[in-house]
Amino acid sequence: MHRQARRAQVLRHAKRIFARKGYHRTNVADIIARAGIARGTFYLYFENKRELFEEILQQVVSELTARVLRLKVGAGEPDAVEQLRANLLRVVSYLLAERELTDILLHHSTGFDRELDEQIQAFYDRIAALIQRSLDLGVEMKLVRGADTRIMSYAILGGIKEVVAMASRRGDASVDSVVEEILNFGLTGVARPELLTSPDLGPAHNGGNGGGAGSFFGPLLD
Amino acid sequence: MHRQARRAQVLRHAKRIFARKGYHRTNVADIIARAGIARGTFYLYFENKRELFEEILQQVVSELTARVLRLKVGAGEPDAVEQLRANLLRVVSYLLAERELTDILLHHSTGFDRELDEQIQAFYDRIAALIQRSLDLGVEMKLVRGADTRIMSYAILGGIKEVVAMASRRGDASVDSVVEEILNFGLTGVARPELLTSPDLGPAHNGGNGGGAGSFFGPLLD
Amino acid sequence: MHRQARRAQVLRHAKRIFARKGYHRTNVADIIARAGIARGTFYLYFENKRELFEEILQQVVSELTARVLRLKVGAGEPDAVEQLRANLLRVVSYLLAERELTDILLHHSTGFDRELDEQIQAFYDRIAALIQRSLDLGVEMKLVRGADTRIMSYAILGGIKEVVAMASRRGDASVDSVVEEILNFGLTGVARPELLTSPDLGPAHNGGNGGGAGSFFGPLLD
Amino acid sequence: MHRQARRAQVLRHAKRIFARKGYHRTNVADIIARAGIARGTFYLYFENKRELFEEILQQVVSELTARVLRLKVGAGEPDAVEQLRANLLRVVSYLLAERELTDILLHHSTGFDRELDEQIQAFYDRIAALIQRSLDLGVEMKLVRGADTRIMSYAILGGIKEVVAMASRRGDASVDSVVEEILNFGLTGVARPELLTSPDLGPAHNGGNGGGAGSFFGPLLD
DNA sequence: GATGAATGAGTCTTCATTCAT
DNA sequence: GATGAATGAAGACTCATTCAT
Repeated sequence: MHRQARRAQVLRHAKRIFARKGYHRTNVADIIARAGIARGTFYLYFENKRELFEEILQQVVSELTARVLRLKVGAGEPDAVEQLRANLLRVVSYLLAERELTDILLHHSTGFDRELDEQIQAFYDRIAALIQRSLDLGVEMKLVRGADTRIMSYAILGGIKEVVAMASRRGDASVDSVVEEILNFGLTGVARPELLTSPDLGPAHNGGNGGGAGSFFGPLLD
Repeated sequence: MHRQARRAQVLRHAKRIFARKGYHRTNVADIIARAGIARGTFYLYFENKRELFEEILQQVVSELTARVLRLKVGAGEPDAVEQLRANLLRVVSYLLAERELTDILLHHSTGFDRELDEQIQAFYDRIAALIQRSLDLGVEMKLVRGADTRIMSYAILGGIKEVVAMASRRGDASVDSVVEEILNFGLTGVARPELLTSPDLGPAHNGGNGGGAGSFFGPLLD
Repeated sequence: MHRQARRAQVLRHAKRIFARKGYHRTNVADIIARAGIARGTFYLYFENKRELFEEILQQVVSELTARVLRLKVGAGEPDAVEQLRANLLRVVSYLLAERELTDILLHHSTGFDRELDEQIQAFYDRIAALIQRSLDLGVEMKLVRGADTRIMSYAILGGIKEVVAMASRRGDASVDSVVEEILNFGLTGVARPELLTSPDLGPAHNGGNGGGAGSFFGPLLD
Repeated sequence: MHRQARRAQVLRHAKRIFARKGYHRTNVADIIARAGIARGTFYLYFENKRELFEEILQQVVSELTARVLRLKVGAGEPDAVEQLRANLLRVVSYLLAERELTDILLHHSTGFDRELDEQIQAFYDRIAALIQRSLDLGVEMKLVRGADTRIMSYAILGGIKEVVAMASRRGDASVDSVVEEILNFGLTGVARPELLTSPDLGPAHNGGNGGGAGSFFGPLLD
């Protein structure tokens, strides 16, 4: 078997096991048993267990990075929201399709190795930075309200991670609905939009029975 | 030294180490060295390493659970948003104050033990359920737009986790600003509120230059 | 509580546990828990676990030694068999009454400590020597056939041990029947006595149907 | 080295050490040091220390079981005593040749593990049952006196064990003499055969000078 | 290339014993 | 005398990695 084919074979089996049992509970013995190769053979193709894991992780990271495109502004470019939606769609559909990889990335991804941990963190930071850029752009375009876009971007990232993790865990939830909900939520939050700009509702009406829409959201919008 | 004092001492040191190195890279030797006790002493107070870790985790989980109160609706109750803010404030200030515990909960919290993993997941699910209840309540009160509140609740939870993790990592960011940003983001999303209800902007204007506010958010609000 | 009373209390509980679990599986923790004393108190009364065990063992050994009397020959002395029977009766009734001690002596009595093992062996050797003396006496008196009385004595000792062990294990079997069987067996073996001296049966008739009594036992009695 | 060879090598060394020091005082370190292998290698061939010991024990048990044949009755079959003698010869010569194994079986064989203890007891019970069958057969054939053959069989078993143990310990004593003595003793006991059937001696003469043959054995033969 | 036997550092855990209070 | 917290040596077992065949 040729080098790449062999590597692929081992990677394929390893993914499953890592996803199921996590990094530490997975032994080389598990992997070679599944892959049907000898102990020594494993080390012919991978420096060590950690490198194998890293490679799997790298794969997801690359895939995902490739699926997140910078928003383009300008005549002839699609609607910004469309671009966002397309990004999300690509990312979420990959994540939900490659359940095993997703699980590895979302759950078993910390505490092995300082270096590896940092790589994963760096990946997320990169994603957050992309999101932040989009937000900053939106602010410039007066589409996005002024706010701490760094915090916002992590909130968005975290929301995506958690929703995808949940969807992956439960197995239900279509990619489309997940994407739409994330998008809606990210853009508009939970409030009914009508309530957000009513001229007659504001901080002034704050007290009272606590049920007025204005007193609910008003103060948040400075 | 008396039982409770000794336990506390060991717990205190263990927290630090677990937070710094994670569960697997921390060994009993590390803990006893830090705590300045003998090997046997450790096992006098804790069944084993796992049990110690579990206890630390349980502590955070209890603390947090106690800090999240159900929203109360009715005359004489504070504004719902105020209640949300208070919850967030209690949670976030605890998390940012107890940095070590936070790190343990947010990062090193998976892949030890199926049982332990499940406990943590159950905790998050409980929190998500609380959030969802509040959202459902909001929907009923016509304050929250109709949507899949389960997904929403996980998005909110994820947002909080990620922002707190980031804030904890970076060390900057005041509790107040973190809370306000999360609250704003959760309630209103990223969009400028004015854009959300303009009567003359809607799905119809979807195509085109991709820059119009309506074409940006309109389609999301069906 | 006075020294001797305390010792006795601990010894009493320890016996039970040693009998049930053997020396190695019994911990000091078990003993003090049962005896209701503190860890340190244990070491106030016994040098260590081994010494405690040794003391228990010594107790049995002394009791048994006292119950085995030398056969006395001479006018006015009871029948030799009666003396044997009386010895056996005293020994066996003690062993079956003190089931726990018996179990310790018979089962858990080797492999701790070279020294302890040797003490036990020495005890058995002493018993065997006593038996051998009786046999030698019997030979002198022409009551016992000439043979290797050392081997004989160990055979008898072993027989007693095994039968008592079995009786102790099963719980049935009266002391009397055990004693009678041992005695009968020791003195006469298994053969029907008539067969042993019939003049017309002997080695000569050896071949044939393999069932003749002479051909069965004859050759043994040269 | 190939699997079977390595196992055999480890078993060989382990036997010696177990025999010398007993189960508990023998540790894995001893065994691997003797066998000249690394710690991990040990666990490549044996699940754990207990399993290794069990295997050694099993080996003796199997060997011995194979050496004890059921007595066959019928025309053309060898004399029953000859068959007994052959059984004993096979068993005793194995036990005295494999001194180490014998020591393990006879001395260090209790108190590890309830399960292991029970296996050993079961083995002895099996042997006792075999002996009892032979005795019952003898009774039927009117060669063996009526008696409690279960007790008898344990007495015989115990006799063999103790004599072999002694012979193994002392190192003197030929297999042949051991076998003959056991056989003689088992069949005829210690009494001079002439004394057993003299018509003029019986219970009636019980008292007296304690030296008369009849008063010695008579009462035993009811 | 492939194999799988061998390695040994690393960890956890137990438990008899000591000693300050 | 009594206590029980503290000790640490001892021992079992794991598993990633190496290397001779």
